[in-house]
Formats: sequence, structure tokens, C-alpha cells
Amino acid sequence: MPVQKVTEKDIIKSALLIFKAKGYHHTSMADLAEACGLMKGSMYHYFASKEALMIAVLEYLHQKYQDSVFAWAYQQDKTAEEKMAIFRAFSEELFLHSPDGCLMGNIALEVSNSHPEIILVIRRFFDDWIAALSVVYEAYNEPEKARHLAKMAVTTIEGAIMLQKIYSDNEFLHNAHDFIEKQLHEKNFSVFN
Amino acid sequence: MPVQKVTEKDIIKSALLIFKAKGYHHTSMADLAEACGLMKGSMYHYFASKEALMIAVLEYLHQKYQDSVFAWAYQQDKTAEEKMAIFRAFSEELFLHSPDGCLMGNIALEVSNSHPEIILVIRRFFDDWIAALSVVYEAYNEPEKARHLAKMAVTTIEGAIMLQKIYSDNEFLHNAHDFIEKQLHEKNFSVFN
Amino acid sequence: MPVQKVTEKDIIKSALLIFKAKGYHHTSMADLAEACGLMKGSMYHYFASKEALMIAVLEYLHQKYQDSVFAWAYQQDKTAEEKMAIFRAFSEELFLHSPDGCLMGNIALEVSNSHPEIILVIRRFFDDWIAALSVVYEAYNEPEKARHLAKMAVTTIEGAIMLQKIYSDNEFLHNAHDFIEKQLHEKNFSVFN
Amino acid sequence: MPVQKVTEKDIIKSALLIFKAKGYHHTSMADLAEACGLMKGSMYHYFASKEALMIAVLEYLHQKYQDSVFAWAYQQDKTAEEKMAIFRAFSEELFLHSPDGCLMGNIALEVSNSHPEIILVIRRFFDDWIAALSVVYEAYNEPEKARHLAKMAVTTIEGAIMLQKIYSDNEFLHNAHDFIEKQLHEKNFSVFN
DNA sequence: GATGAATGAGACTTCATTCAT
DNA sequence: GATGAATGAAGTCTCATTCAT
Repeated sequence: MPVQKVTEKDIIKSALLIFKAKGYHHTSMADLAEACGLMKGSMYHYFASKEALMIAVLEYLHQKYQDSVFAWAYQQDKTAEEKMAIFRAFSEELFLHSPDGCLMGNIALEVSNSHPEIILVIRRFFDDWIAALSVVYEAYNEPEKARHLAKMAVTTIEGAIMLQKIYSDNEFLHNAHDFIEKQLHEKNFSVFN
Repeated sequence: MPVQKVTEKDIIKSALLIFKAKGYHHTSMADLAEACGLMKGSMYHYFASKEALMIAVLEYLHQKYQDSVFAWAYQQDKTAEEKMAIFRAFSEELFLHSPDGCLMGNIALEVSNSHPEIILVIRRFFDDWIAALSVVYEAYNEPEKARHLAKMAVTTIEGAIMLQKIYSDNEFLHNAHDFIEKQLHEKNFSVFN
Repeated sequence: MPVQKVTEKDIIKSALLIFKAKGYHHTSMADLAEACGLMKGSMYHYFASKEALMIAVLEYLHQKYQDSVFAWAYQQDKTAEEKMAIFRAFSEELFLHSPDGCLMGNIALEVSNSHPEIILVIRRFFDDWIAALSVVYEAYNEPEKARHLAKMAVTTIEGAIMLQKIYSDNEFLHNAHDFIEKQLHEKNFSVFN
Repeated sequence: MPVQKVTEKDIIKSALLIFKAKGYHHTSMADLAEACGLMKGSMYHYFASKEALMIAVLEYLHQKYQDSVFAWAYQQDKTAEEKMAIFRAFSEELFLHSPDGCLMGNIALEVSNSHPEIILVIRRFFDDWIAALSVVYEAYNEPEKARHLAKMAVTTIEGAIMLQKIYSDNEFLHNAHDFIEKQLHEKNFSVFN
């Protein structure tokens, strides 16, 4: 039946959910196809392999975060506090009510040894996340320290998402964000000095 | 055909390395058997299934940490600073030079939806880790705050191990430990107040 | 989307090369389409199936040989030696510098049991080849013996092309032609008597 | 069901027939497994891949010919004529009544471009065949000429098997053997001089 | 206790073919 | 005339598990 049933982006969006819930190796092309309403074989019209689809999903997600979250860091007419609040709002909206955690982190831990190409894509995502947070922290800190704080922030959020997943408990993510916001003004020395 | 002299614990130790490196779903019974010097079928004399072996590995690891690391928290003749230093030393010895990260965290993210029994085991490990750190923090903090700090510490370390894996860079773990130690004395308000 | 200007003959010529290089079963419609600059589906405007295309290719090749090679056998104004020289020149031009051998022979061996219709086409090709060589041998031999010699000639050339392919060595084809030319005058009895 | 149903050699013998009848690419692992009375997956206990099985089959066949046919060439107590007669008897027994031709030749033409490793195995078979025939021809010829004659003999037989397959007619193989025997004594000049 | 042959389901992927546009 | 999305069967291969020996 030759009528177009899905677009590449439809597939990516469906696959995102499956990969986030089941991980890379435990997700089969049949799972992905079913989520798209396609036959297994038809997936290969759009993506040359499961790995290629995984990468497309990660790149799509990266782009989405870049546009809808990280971009705020570079807005001139927002204060650092406003930017932090936006980040937090996004983060909590995304993660508080989803039990599956962060696709980037999930996949990173699972495939780091078996699929080096995938890790490269994930690394670029974290590069941009850290860069955006650095800009926010630079409102009150030297660039180098701002970058350190940004790395700590990302570290803390990813750790919190992991523990939230293990305990099914939102407090970790809340606490992580409390910490991150506090760091913004942590004058004297705090962590790095 | 050399006489196989394999104990259950030998299998667990070998399996631990493989599971940590390859994850749960990407590790086959053949991989595990090969690492033990056994034939595939022989694994089933010791463990009823791959999942049972995974659980045994996690419980073994839990016990090992309990005995060799967490136990220090309850030693009366050590100061909180000494205990922190011991924790840090263990953590860095374990994670700084191994590219595979933390088995508990790796597996937790990978199987949280597919193998709820495994998550229970992992949760018990984190319970004990948090409990031990709480005891240390209690040297300078109210119990409730000590527990908060302990959770933050675990959160930060797990996040750091994840980012270390993504970036192949030790600074995340170093920074996490710097932060955790600093929190010990963070009088006035710090994160929670 | 450039306007495709493809004729049936263009497709046949492209397909010939692919089939000769990869064989019948290992060639996919996608391979063939790509070689023609068409999309897979478009191939079916020209040929009802892969088998139909294969047959068209073989018939095209048969016709080409008929016109440009076998036809010389029936020219009145050439001596048998001249005709043999022409045959040899064609054969060596065709096979000495192509590593893929003879399409007719390749396909015959590959599909003889699975595609009887294809074998019929190939058989007609060999009929005409043998017939043409018989005419040449008849210059010096009885019709029946001429026909025997023609069959030996074809046998020897096909065998030589096979060994050339296996050894990547032209000597087999050269020797085959030396033998065939010599047979032309092999008075007394030689092979058959 | 753990009782051994087949041996490696059983599989090789069954596979030989299937590969000879259907060729390499058109034979599926399911075909081969069925011929052995095994499940598809069980084949992989014995052979790592279809290609590995193909190679094992070719090596088995090579060894069988070496032992039962080529070896006669090196027997001191046989005349060249006796050896030739033995070769012919074997060849006719093998090929006259089997419609599938020569596995070595069939596979060589089919996979020469796609599976170079297979061709190496086939080439070794032809090396030994040519070597054995050379020894026989050396009874009446210089070594170099004997080798030329041996190559012509193999060429002719392979060509004859191909034409026998195309025409379902035994005369090609008979004629090839007549020619080969005649060459043994072809004093004066024959093909090479 | 250990083996390794066997299973059967299921993994990823390819492919000839169809057909609405 | 050409497309390319879609199919569904089939391809090679993997794997957790069983069990007679």
C-alpha cells in the first residue's frame, strides 16, 4: 500500500519513546516498527540500520533541546535567574513525570563500549548543554568557574535522574535543581576556589 | 578437558566484569561462560537463569561494598573526615581507572522497566550507601539534613561516573568528591535550609 | 529530479554488466535499478520481473553475438582461416580483459535447476554458436565431424573462461584458441575417428 | 533434545548435494538444515557461517578427490594408460549421471567476485588436479608440455560438464575424455610445439 | 559436575514486487 | 513514465535454555 503512512520524523518520535523505555539492545526493530504502524522491513526505507535510527533519534533530541531549552541561555533580555528558572521548568516538565529518565544518559551507559559512534553524538549533546549552562553562570562568575559550575550542574541532574528512576521518587531532581540555582550566587568560594 | 574447578563466586566475579562492560541485554550466556572457562550449559548448574546470575552479581557487589566501604561509616574510632577520605579513596580506586563505570548504575538504567526484580536489588544497595554516608554527615548535621546530604553525594557521584564515561575524563569524579567533602562542613545553610 | 531518459536497451546493457559480475541470485533489483539510474519500482515498467529482465539480457546478448560474430561464419567471401581469426579476435577482446567471464556460462551453471526457462534461452545461444563454428569447420571436414569439432571448440572456450576466472590467468583462453585453430586442419583423424 | 543427531561430516555431505544442486546464493541455511534434519539455528553449532560451511564442503570434496582419484597418478605400479582409464572411470561415474555438474566449477563462477576466500579453496583443488594429470602426461612428454596438456584436460572437462548441464547430453563429457586420452600419445606436435 | 548438541523463538536485515500518486 | 512507500516473506544469525550423556 503505497500511501505514505509516516514521515521520518514520525518514526523518530515514536522510536524516541521506545528507546527511552526499553534501552537500545532490548528494543527490537519489530518494537519500533509496531510503534510506527509499519512492518519491520519498512523501517529500512527510512533508516539504514537500528544504529542509524538510534543516532537520528539522539540528534533530533539534541536539536530539540538546543532550540527549546539551551537557546534561552543566549537571550540578551533575560536575567540569569530567569534563565535558570526556564531550565528548571523544562527539566521538571520533562523528567518529573516520566519514569524513563534521560534518553541520552540511558543510552550512553548502555552502549558506550559497543557503539562508539553513538557516544560521539551523545557527547555533542552534553557539550551544548554544558556550554549553555556556562553562559548562565557567567553572569556571576569567571568563565572558567562558570564552566566548572555548569559541569557540576549537569552531573547533578543526570545523577538525580538516575536515582529518581531507581527510587521512583522526585525528590532527587528537585534537590538537584535547588542546588544548581543556589550555585548561581554562591559568592565566596563554594566548590571551586 | 582439564578438570574445571569453578566456584559460584568465581562465576560471579567473572560475570561482574562482563556485565559491567557490556550491560545486561548485550551480554550473552556464552560471553559469561567463556569468561568463566565453562561451557554455556554448565552455567545452569550454578544459576537458574541469566537474570538470577545478574542478581547474584549485584548482591555480591553490594555485600563487598558493605563490608569494605560502607562499614567504615560505623567505625567509632574514625573521624568524619577520615571516613570521607576512605570513601573517596575507594571510589577513586574503583572508578578512576576503569572505563566501565558503576555496575549498579549501568544496570539500573538499562533494566528498570524490563526487570523489576533487579531494580529491587539495586535499590537496596543504594539504601545502604545512603545510610552509610548519612552517618558520616551526622557528625556535623542534623539527621534529616545529613540524609539529604548523603543523597546529594550519591547523586553527584553517579552523575560524575556517567559523565566520566561519556567524556573519558576523570575531572567529573574528582569534582564530585571535592564537592562532597566540602559539604561535610558547609555550616550555615548550603543546599538545604 | 532530472527527467529520466532510459530505454529498454539501456536497462538491458546496464543489467548485463551487473548480472555478469554478481550472478543472478546475488543481484538485486536495487542493484540493477541503481546501475540504470532508476528507482527500483521503475524497473517494473520495462520488465515484469527479475527473471524477465535476465531473459531479455540473455536474448540481447545472443542477438549481439549473432550479428557481430556468428554471422561471419556465413560470409561467402572469407576463408575458414579468416573466419577463425575473426572469432578469436572477438573472443579475446571480450574475455581476456574482463574478469567476469561469460554471462551465458555463469548464469547457466547458477540457475540450471531453479529457472528452466532461462536455460532454454541459453541453449539457443549455444545452438547458434555451435552452428556457426560448424560452418567454419566444414571447410575441411565432413558435416558431422565439423559439428563435433565445433562442440569441442565451444567446450574448450567455456572451460578456458572458467579457469581464467579461477586463476586470473589468460593462458587458458590463449591455449584454447590455439587448439581450436589447429583443429581446423587436423587432417588424418585427431579427436574423432 | 541433546542426543547427537548428526556429525560434522554428515552435514558436509548433505550440504554438498544441496550446494551442487542450487548454488551458493540460492541455497539457504534453512535448506541445508532441512537436509540434515536439524533446525536452522543448530547449524551454527557446527559451522560459524554459511560461507564457513561452503568452504568445509569444498575442502572435504578436495580431500576426497585427492585420496580417491588424484592419488592414482602417483602410484608407481600403474601405466599412464591405466591411470587415465581410472581418471575417466571416476569422472564418468561422478558426472555422467548427475545433472548438477561440478561443485567446484559451479561455485567458482558464482562467487568469484563476492567471496574471494572461497575461490582460494577452489584454486587449490584445481592445482592438485592439474598436478596429478601432469604426472600422468609426463610418461610421454616433457614436464612443461605435460603441464600444458594437463591444463587443457581440466579445461576441457570443465567445459564439457558445463555443456552437459546446458544440454542434458552426455556426449560432451565422453568427447572430452576421448580427447584427453588421445593427447597422451599425441607425439609429433599436437597443441603445443 | 560438566558437557555440548539441540531447540525454537526471535534478532537484524534484504528483497522482489505492488501500487497510489 | 516514474516514483518511492509499503509489504511480507525469507535471509543469515543469535540466544537463553534444556537435557541425555
